Amino acid sequence: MPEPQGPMIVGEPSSGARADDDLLRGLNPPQRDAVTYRGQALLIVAGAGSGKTSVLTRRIASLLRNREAWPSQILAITFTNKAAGEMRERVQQLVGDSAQSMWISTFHSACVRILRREAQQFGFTKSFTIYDSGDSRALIKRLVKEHEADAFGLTPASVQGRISKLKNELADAESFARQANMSDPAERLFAEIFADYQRALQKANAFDFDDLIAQTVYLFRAFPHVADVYRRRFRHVLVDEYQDTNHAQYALIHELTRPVVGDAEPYAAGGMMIFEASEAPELEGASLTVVGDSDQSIYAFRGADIRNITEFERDFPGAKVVLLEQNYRSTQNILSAANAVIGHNFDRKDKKLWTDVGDGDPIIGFTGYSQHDEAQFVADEVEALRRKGVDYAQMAVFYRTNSQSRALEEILIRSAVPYKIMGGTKFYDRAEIKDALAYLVAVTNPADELAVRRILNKPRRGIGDVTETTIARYAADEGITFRDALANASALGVGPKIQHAISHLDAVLAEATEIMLPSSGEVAPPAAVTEGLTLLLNKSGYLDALRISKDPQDEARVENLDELVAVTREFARNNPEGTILDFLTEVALVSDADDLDDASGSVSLMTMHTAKGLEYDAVFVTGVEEDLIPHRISAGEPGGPQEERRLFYVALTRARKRLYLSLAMTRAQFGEVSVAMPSRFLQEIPHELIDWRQSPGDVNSRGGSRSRALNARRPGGGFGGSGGGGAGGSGGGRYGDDLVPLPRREKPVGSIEKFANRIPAKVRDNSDLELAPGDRIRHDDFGDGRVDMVTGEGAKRVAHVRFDSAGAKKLLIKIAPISKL
DNA sequence: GCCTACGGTTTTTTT
DNA sequence: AACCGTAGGC
Repeated sequence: MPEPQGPMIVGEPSSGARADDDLLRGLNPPQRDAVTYRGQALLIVAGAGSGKTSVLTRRIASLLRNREAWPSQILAITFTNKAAGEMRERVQQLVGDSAQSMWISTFHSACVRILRREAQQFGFTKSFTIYDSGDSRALIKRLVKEHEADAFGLTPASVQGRISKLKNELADAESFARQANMSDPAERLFAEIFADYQRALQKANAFDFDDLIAQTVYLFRAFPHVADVYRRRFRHVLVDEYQDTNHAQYALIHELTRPVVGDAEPYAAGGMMIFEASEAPELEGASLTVVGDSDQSIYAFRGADIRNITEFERDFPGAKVVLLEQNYRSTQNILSAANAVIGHNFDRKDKKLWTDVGDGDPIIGFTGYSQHDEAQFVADEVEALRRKGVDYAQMAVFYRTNSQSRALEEILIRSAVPYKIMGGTKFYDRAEIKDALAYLVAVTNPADELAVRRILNKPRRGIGDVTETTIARYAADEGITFRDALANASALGVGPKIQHAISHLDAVLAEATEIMLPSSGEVAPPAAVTEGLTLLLNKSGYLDALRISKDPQDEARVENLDELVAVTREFARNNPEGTILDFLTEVALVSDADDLDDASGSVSLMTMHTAKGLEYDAVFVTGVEEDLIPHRISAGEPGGPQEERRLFYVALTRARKRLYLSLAMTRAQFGEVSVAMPSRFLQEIPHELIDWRQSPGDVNSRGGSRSRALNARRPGGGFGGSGGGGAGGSGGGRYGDDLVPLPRREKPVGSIEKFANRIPAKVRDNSDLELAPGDRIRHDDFGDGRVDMVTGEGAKRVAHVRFDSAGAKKLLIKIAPISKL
């Protein structure tokens, strides 16, 4: 990491309270301020790459070293588990093992921890399930159907989105119903579904992602004595990526940093708590440190409120603000491009990143004819960098939408480039994994009807819709849970075969329960999760069904389940005290993107959103096209284009040394090929910063129908590795009307640079340049040469030039970087 | 109840 | 191109 790193102090701060001098070493003045300031509220405005993690970890270390805080009094919140893990590790390097007792976690994990402890205060049990968005969608889908709401234009997706938004604003079904226009049937229906959804969650003893935050806030507000426990405990609250907090998260922070007013009698049953204004607080609020950068706010779509950071000073009067503008990550070229792009957002505090490491390499641009062509460019450059000694792990490829990864993967596989997709289709999203987890949930949280229904007929047991409904009705009539109804199969009035199937499932679940949650009350051994899961998968017949199946994919499913079993073993090893609940919590909240370490040796592929907070020596930003970045859907939304620009800015600023921007002229979407336009953001970058290997102009000027020439040379399955080859080698001349041909991309043998063709996109305009055969010209890259002839008309005039050293080339006069001598 | 075929729909980003 | 839901045959 290029961040300033003082000498590491490893191990215990053995010699008692120590000055924090060593923590400040290598920091610039504002960074020092940020570490040493002591007060109620501190806002660190940290531009990309300005060393904020260093500052945050040293600030924590300094609090501990100076004995201003115990580890247990510190709560540090990040957005991803990965960021949390990284922070913990770095704090540990500074202060040693005492880092273990700090809460360094995401909003969601911290809330789960609190909720598991306090759930019984308000009608949940500690075994509650966490519904991911797929689970909640399944539930909402059922409700939408029940209410026949699709007739009013309510789709599961729109309902889910709205509910999520409302929860992020701390609105519940009741408060929504109060202010909604109930004369509109669609609104009324939505309000009913919202209320039903919430009831269903409560009944299932489950929280969705948004509830984890919102319900914690409710808990604190409804039970001040509970909140006080945490207020007393956490004396220093630090929040990273503050610009991406939503209202609920903001409220949570507020609740946590409130002064402790007094020893209100606990469990004041129904009584009002009255706090007299004159009464001095028993304990002042915890100190709050937030770190953020409004230019990197990219989560407005899920409720992040940029005002949380822009109005921090108003929210916390007397707050100190520290500005970090010096960048320790990227070269000046990269920063200049990023500054130029973000500068197009009006309505922002001007802030310019700078560095003293020098300009560095130019940004490389490339326009492919198709997404595969573009991908091939990426693969070739990756290999070229590798040969120059750059590790695969130090390269990353970004894209706007997950669907773009397909073409990249195809080509990378073909080119034998090792890669890893970060946070793509998640392991835990696979159907068989979700089934297995549903089995576990059915055991730990029998109230979770959704989970029990999910496994009811997996594997096939002959239990269909009709039987499922019968069970549900029986449960409702008897006033028991769906799960308990399974124990009375004989009372359901179904056929003997089905009866037997249900009883068998019930028995298997009961047996697993005995293993993982022994009725004797003793604590289950660490291996219980593994043992229980294995039992469930085997005795339920789930694995057998997959093994017998003829579907070739089912083999892979068995392997995935084996891996899940391995995960439980690993979990038991790492968490000797870990229970089945801890395991389920972890898999619900930990995403694949979090395990960064085993990306070693591979190129990382990820969306631009996932890229936030990461950095790489070389970064490829792909699909820099209109309708992709900025994405078409965001164009119409207020603030959409600006958020997209910030997203692009985030992508650019991930690069340390080399930045590649690429796009494709055509892109297959919906199975159809459509023509793509260069992104407007491309033109916001000063053109002298980009060195185009192949510019949009090059590709455009060939006239529509020839663009498959390149692909035609690349047969689908079978070019051997024999590389190089083919037509590409010797430049100019042989390509009919084609302009400077693309170099062969499969296995570049020689220097790619010799094919370089710098034509800035849409910036240069040589329309007025008159050239005639015999004229001497100078080209930015190819040097001097003589014009052989000029063909074409108007904007499409092409000069055929014989360069003194670079050979024959065809150049589109309008945009070629040439001048007459 | 299960399987297959067909047609409509789809792709924004994530804890 | 891939996924989902429905319809119709078994």
